[in-house]
Amino acid sequence: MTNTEIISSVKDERLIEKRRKQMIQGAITLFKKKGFHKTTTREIAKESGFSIGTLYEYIRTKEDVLFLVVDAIYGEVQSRLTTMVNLEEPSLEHLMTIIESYFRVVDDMQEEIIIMYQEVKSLKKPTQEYVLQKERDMVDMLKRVILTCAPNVHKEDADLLANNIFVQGHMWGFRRWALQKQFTLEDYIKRQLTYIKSVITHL
Amino acid sequence: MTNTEIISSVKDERLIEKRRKQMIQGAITLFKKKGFHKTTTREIAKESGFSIGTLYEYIRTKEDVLFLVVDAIYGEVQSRLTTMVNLEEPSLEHLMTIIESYFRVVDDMQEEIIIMYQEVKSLKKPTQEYVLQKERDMVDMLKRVILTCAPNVHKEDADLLANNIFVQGHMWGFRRWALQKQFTLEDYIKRQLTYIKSVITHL
Amino acid sequence: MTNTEIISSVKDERLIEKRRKQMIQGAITLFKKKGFHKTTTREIAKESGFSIGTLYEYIRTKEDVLFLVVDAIYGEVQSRLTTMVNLEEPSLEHLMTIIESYFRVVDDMQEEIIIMYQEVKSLKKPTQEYVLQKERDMVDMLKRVILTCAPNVHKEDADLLANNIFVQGHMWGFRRWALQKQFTLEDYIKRQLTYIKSVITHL
Amino acid sequence: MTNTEIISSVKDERLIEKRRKQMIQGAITLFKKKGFHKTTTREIAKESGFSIGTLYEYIRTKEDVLFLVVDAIYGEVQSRLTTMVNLEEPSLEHLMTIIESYFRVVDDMQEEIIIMYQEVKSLKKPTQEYVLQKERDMVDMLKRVILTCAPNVHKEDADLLANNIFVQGHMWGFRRWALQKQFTLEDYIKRQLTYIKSVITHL
DNA sequence: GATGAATGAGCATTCATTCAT
DNA sequence: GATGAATGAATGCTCATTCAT
Repeated sequence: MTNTEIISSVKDERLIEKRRKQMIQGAITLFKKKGFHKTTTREIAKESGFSIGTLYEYIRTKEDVLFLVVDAIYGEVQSRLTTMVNLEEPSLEHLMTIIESYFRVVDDMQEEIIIMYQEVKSLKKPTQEYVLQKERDMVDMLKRVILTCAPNVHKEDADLLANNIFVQGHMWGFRRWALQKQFTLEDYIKRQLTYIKSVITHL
Repeated sequence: MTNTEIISSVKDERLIEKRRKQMIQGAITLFKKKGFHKTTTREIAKESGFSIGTLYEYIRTKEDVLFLVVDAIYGEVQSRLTTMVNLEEPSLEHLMTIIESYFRVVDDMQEEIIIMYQEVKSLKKPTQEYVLQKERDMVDMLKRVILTCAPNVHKEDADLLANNIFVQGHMWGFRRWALQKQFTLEDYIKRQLTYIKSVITHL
Repeated sequence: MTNTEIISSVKDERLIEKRRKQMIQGAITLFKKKGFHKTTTREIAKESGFSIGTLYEYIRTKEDVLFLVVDAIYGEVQSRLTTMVNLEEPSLEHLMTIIESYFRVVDDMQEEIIIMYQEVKSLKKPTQEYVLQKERDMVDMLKRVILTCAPNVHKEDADLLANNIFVQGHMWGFRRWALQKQFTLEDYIKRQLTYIKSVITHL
Repeated sequence: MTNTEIISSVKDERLIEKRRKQMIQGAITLFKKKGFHKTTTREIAKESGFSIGTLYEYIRTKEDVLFLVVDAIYGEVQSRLTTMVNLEEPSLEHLMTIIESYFRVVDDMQEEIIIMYQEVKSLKKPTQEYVLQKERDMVDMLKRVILTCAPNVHKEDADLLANNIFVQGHMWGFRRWALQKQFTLEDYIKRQLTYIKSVITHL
């Protein structure tokens, strides 16, 4: 399953990409405000700048839009994450830098990530599977970085810590009403990094 | 806002409570399977064991059901959490015991908690506020326990750690497809407790 | 497959029957004018005297309406046909009387029969099968009457003649623009009976 | 109304004819399978081997396609019928031969004829009129052959018999699920001819 | 002449909510 | 208090037709 498995009746690949970008943009805007279910296809079309008929030239069902959105969001997170993970010299400091970058990325994409938490289960099983695989990939990436930078950490711990870090990133977003009143992003990052470093050091 | 603010046209308080219990039970069953939006009021009525007309004698709108459910779930978590937090002798060990109990509670209520993550934003603002307050209370409770059992911890750290623990509990549920394949609940708890203890000890 | 296999969400059997009668009546009126495809469900609801929502309390899909209509029409033809076929004294004359009655029945239901010719293939295969079976039953009935009243006729001829008669009845309706300008019903019947008698006599 | 009254924005007559042939061919294929209403213009274009835009260069509305198809079908039947009706020596035998040929033609065009039965009423009134006229012409042709070959037959009987024969031909197609299981074409023709001859002889 | 992307009116169907019994 | 039939606004989706390239 990939982006291109969503069937479009339009042939011009370039145009498909362009229109879908508009669509994803428009849909994200709306999903942030009202969620997937309360957003109508007409609203998506309008927000995307074209008619309902045109919308359906590029997708088959409303769920396709959700998939496109979810795919785009994780694609973005993943690509940003990937670029920062080319380890020059593995070291605890380097690990900390990467985690920090990760926290900054998810801060930047807070609302998109909240969409993921709320809407993924609205996708059909196979599509959900595809999305979860993407998550797994990201956590795996973190895990590998941990193992490389802190070779003393056991595999299982690396795994669980990667999950913890992954979720602590999201948490900054989905608990922002609690956290962002008390902490600045800098502060949040500093403290979480301290805890993580402490854990890893004393394992 | 409280449970009793949902207006019912029925007078008999005892009956209201009975019917609502049925309703909440039925709704939770359905929400677990299909989510709030894909569950119809008819289905809720049927699952609850009465007619659609009767359902509407005890609520005003479909959203009321969601509120009742959400309220019941957090009420349950909170009450279970509260009973275990009567500190006899504050100590790090005692803290660990409490956190462990918390993890067991949320393990027990995994699916209910997933409902919370997915559906809370479907509530209207004031209702959301009410729910978030309940969350705040719970995190506060954890925070106070931390401060009592580990007096050396700074307030801010206690706060953030309480949030971390709170979410790590939920995470066991909402990332179960990733975690529960690799870890048993025992294992999960043991490791997370180790990390937490390590952090607190070295702060 | 029978009338009762169309699922209704209403429980009161008496009411179902009443509403469906209204519905069939309304639908037939519209199908005569515009055919099945050009008739909207809203029009059917309106013509039947209730709202679109109510319509859907008594059927599942638009095709159900068509089935109900088709079933009702053939049910009517068949029942009228059946009542006239209790052979007292088998004789050629008696056969002629029965055929005459048949011609009068289909004259009376011309437009309904035209609906059958045009819309049956819009039904799904199993439903079509059910309808064709009803046709087979009717032709069989005619065949048996022929064999009883004209024992010298071979089975195969009885079969084909029954089909001929069956279709000649319909033809009076679906070719009315050609036939009914030139012949009165009396005349039409008289001539066709003459031909049939002639054929049977000389077989 | 004739074929050429369907307005095309293309000038080249040769091209128009070529494209329309493709179109009719494609449309018939589809109408056989799904009927007129369930066939989309896009499908017709595709099946015809050109784009939807091109389709609309050669017709004005979807109904035009139906007209073209209906016109082509009756044109074909009529032309085939006409070629076989140049009476050398009028005789009852000759009449039988012609009727036999007619039965063979309609056997060959069964499915096309079924389209006629089902879709003609979807045409607008004037177009229907045009089609019915073609039918009238064909029946008239049969009538004239009858009168020529069997001069003793009264006009009215010739008329009705022509109608009977005309419909008995179609019936072989539209009741094929009943007839073609029991009779071969040869058998069907033989028996029907026997009946007809019998009727004509004893009138 | 050919193409196919764009359009939006139109349709079947659903479902929260009401209210007479 | 309980029931369930009735309602109709709302929604996802289709498809004939147009028109710029």
